[in-house]
Parts: sequence; structure tokens; C-alpha cells
Amino acid sequence: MTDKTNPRLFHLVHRLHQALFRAGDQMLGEALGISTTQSAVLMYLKSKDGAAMGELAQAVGLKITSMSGLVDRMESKGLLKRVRSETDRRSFAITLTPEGKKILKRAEPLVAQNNAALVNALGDNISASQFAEACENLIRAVESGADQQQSKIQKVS
Amino acid sequence: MTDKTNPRLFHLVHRLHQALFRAGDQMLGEALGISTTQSAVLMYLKSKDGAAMGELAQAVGLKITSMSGLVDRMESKGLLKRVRSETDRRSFAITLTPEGKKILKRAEPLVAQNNAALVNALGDNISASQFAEACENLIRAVESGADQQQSKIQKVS
DNA sequence: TCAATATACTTCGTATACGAAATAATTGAT
DNA sequence: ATCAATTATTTCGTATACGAAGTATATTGA
Repeated sequence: MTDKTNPRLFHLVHRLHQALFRAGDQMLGEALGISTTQSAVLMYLKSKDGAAMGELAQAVGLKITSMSGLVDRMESKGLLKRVRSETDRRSFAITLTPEGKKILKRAEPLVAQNNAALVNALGDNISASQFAEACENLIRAVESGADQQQSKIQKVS
Repeated sequence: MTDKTNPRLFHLVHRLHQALFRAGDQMLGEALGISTTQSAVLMYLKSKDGAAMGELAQAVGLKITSMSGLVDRMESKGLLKRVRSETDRRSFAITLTPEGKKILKRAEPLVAQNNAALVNALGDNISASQFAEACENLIRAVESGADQQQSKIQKVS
């Protein structure tokens, strides 16, 4: 029994993500041969070229363990390259190649257009900034408070 | 209209999903040995036991091609079983086993508690039903091919 | 100085999702 | 009745994400 006043947010976000991701991957894949996650990396590097793996992972919401493979794929596509950091030789500066910049320039209008369509689809009862704020609140809560807020939760066993 | 009210919704939803999914999978995995997607299947079957593969896929937001493996895993865990439909022998009625019902009963309070924490984390500027409605609007828009309407962003809303 | 510890990243095994193509049963038009 | 189109599901190849454990470098503390 799903109560209208008690919607299952987790489930909704999950379904939304699946739908968005499929559509976004298809669009960017067909047009530019990249995934949505890859476009997020490119767009982050636009403002922060030379970012480290960990910083990139944080920015796009992945664990660093997933970043290695992602950067591998993007590097082998020629979109970016790993450059050893001068100051810390464990670390890499991830740097856009000319090809990466070219793809980024082409991805930007697609992403912007996609975003405009989403903002438009939100409906009248909520603004984009309201929705964004809610998402950020949820992310913060889940990432930082998850374990602490679960302190009241006793395992069922 | 180009102020900071232009957040990248796609990216936010993506990050939110990653965080939610990791946390949810960890919680349900440790407590019950199932994934969040598996819990969604169980909960759908609670009200619609005997659903077909395609219906289930629709309900949890997967493509049917992904449903086969998911049901495989759940079947081998003994949570449910495929029963040939009497009326259409291409189709299966996916049915909860006693074990599946047991796990479902244990999952429900965890999911409810998790949802309550999320509702609580939403913040004051938006209600759960508002957020849910926005998600549903977005899902509908994306699934019905909002991408094609992008070229003309004038939309009757 | 140097051993213990922490950090940045990779590798490996596993889980999951998808599209394209295959398989099997049903429906529909002749 | 029959054969082509449709529908439900599976299989296969590929992409991606994660945790645990490993490697290399940096930092800390006595």
C-alpha cells in the first residue's frame, strides 16, 4: 500500500536515475561516443584541469576505485591523460587533451539542452533551485550522516 | 533567466543516486544479503505476486533484458521462483517463496526507516510529495522522449 | 633517523545494467 | 489452416561500479 503522503523516495530516485541515465548515455553515446559520466568528468576538468583522481571521483560522485577504470577508458579514447604530479608522485594531474577539449565543446550544448528540458519538465509546483537544494540536502545527509543517523536503527535478526 | 537557478539537474540526480544506492545496498546487503533493487522487486511482489517479468521490469525501472539476470539471482537465493503462466506459455508468473516473504518482512521496516530519514533530510523548502511529484514528472518526461522535444522547448505545461 | 602510519592510486573479483540478436509461443491476416 | 508479424523472455558481449587487497610514495612521531 503506497501512501500518497509517504512516497518511497529511494525508489523514485532510482527509477528517475535509470531513465535519465539511459537517455543521457544514448544521446551522448550516439553523438559523441562518450557516457554521461565521462561528460561529467570533462565538464569538471573544464574548470579544474589537472585535478587529481580523488578530487575527480568526489566531484562526479564515484568512489576512487571506480575512477581508475573510467580514466583508463577516457585516456585510451584520447580525451585526457595522466600526468605525474611534480609535488606528490603518488598522484596524477588529469589533463584534457585537444581532442578532449573538442569533445567537451560539443558536449556542452547537448548537456545544456538536456538540462533545460529537465527544468522544463519539473512542473509548476517546484522550481529548479528548490529541487536542486533538496537533492543536495539528501546527498549531504546520506554521505555524511548515514551511519550516525542509523544509530537509532537496530538490526533485525 | 540565466542566474544560479540553473543547476545541473542530471548531475545532481546522478550523484544523489550513487550515494543513495551505495548506502542502501550496504544496509540491505549487511542486514539481509539483498540489494536495493532486489528489495524493490520483493516489495512490488508483495502487492502483485505472480507478476510477469516485463511488468516487474517496468515497476522497478529496469529494461526487461536486465530483469532476467536479476530474477536469476533472486531465484538462486531462494527468494522467488518462476512459474510458467497457464494462459501464455512464453510468460512467467514470478512468485514469492516463503523465504522471500520472510526477507520481505524484514526488509520493510529497514526501507521504511530509511525513507523516513530521507524525508527528514529533504529540508523545509520542499515537501516529500512535492519532491515525489517532481521525480515522477521527470521520469514521465524522459521516458516519453522529452529529448526529441528539446529543439522546441516550448511545452504545454 | 627510521619505523609506523596514512594517502593516492591500481588491480582483481563480483554485481549489475544495457542493446542486439536469439528463442519460443501467440496472434493476425489471408 | 498457415505463415508472417508480434510478444515475452533469454543469452551474449560490453560497460560500469564497488569493496578488498596490493603497491608506491609521503608524513609523522619518538
